[in-house]
Amino acid sequence: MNVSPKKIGNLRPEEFSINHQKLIDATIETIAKRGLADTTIAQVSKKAMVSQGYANFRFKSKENLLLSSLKFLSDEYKNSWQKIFEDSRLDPVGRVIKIIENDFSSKIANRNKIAVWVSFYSEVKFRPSYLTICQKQDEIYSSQMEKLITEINNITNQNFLSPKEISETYHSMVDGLWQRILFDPKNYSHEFCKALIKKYFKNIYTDEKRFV
Amino acid sequence: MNVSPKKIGNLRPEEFSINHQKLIDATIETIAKRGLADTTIAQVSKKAMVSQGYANFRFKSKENLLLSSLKFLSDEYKNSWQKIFEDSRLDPVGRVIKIIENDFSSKIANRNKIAVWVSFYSEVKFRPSYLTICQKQDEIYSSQMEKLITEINNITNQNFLSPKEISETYHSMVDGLWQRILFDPKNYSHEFCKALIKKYFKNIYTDEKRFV
DNA sequence: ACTGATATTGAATGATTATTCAATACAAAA
DNA sequence: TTTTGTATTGAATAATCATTCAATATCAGT
Repeated sequence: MNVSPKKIGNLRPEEFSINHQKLIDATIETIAKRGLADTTIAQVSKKAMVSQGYANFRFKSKENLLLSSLKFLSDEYKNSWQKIFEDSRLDPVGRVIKIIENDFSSKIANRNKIAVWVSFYSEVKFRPSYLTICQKQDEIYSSQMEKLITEINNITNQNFLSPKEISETYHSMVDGLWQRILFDPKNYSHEFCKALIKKYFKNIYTDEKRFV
Repeated sequence: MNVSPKKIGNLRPEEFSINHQKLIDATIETIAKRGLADTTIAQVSKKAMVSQGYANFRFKSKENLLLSSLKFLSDEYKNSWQKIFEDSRLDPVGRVIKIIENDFSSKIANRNKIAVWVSFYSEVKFRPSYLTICQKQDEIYSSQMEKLITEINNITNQNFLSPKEISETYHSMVDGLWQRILFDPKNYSHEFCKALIKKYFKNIYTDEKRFV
């Protein structure tokens, strides 16, 4: 057998995770390029430059590799909005603006990553796992957002729309716009999406000048 | 060979289309239940109660069967909103209300059909043919909607939000809410979704009492 | 009843792909 | 140097599926 393994040798946890992360990155890229259905271990491991057998050995199964990739994205997303909620220098309106900008930043709302999200949304098979991995964080995000809107409502005396209504509207718009970024990136630029959402807020909080 | 074919015999176009439609219905059900990736000709034809070979013979290929199913949904959707735009008894606001009710009717926004839409959305990037089927109708729907909003803006003197902004916000909310119906049907009932969107319009058109 | 045309079957084929595993390489310890 | 444990390979296996096609059924017209 013509075996020429990687020259990394006896790995410690840290180096070990290089291959781990390389495989996850390759998985995300492959899902984005070919779709969840046409993502094969062969393609992923080729892109990650490890052998096919290794990918399976590391992640135990293809399913587990896919779910690990979802988990990676979910954590990355959580970290990005958590930072904003924890940033004590921001006032409520400043926080909302940062949230909007984060949800349409090129790190978060790029087509590769959206493609992965939507792939998991759409595959019934993964729905239970999706809920396990993401539901908790989704709930925290929503409830933090609602609290934030409550503060702004109190400051501004806007009370026709409840915090829950505004928050639900926001989240559904984000989901809808992410989907549109996928198949019509020309018309749905990050700038367009951010402007649309800010206009929504500007209309609600007419006295607040920062929703440019 | 133990052959026991259907007793329908020498079919005329009308009867012929029974099997055709049975296969399409079975495809939609199967996609909703098992996902696009795990939808096999074997399962679909079993559910439609025809042989595996027949499904392929009728539709030439699996891909074509999938496309036909998408086309069916797309046409059904178009017919439902087209009727509303053509109904001369409705005034602009009445029309918008009907549009909202249609978008969250149990015929249109049921979980089977949403599952199919989302499945195709997620693959649109790799299969331009999916886009071809829906894009044209989406554009017509959007432009009709924009015209409608223009009329209402004129009647009401609401001019802070442009027709395009309102229309885009509406469509992205619908997409987002459909997605949520899939995952969390308990919290995202048709009534909840309709109420949320009507509240959005009520907030814009404060004098209009019909957005209950 | 026979013939031709169309409808329908179901088993066989071939391609794709996840998963397994015995073989090999490497690094550090002894 | 030898040993030992871990990392990694790549070929073999087995399962799943779309697609094909020869065989069979049914019916309309003669």
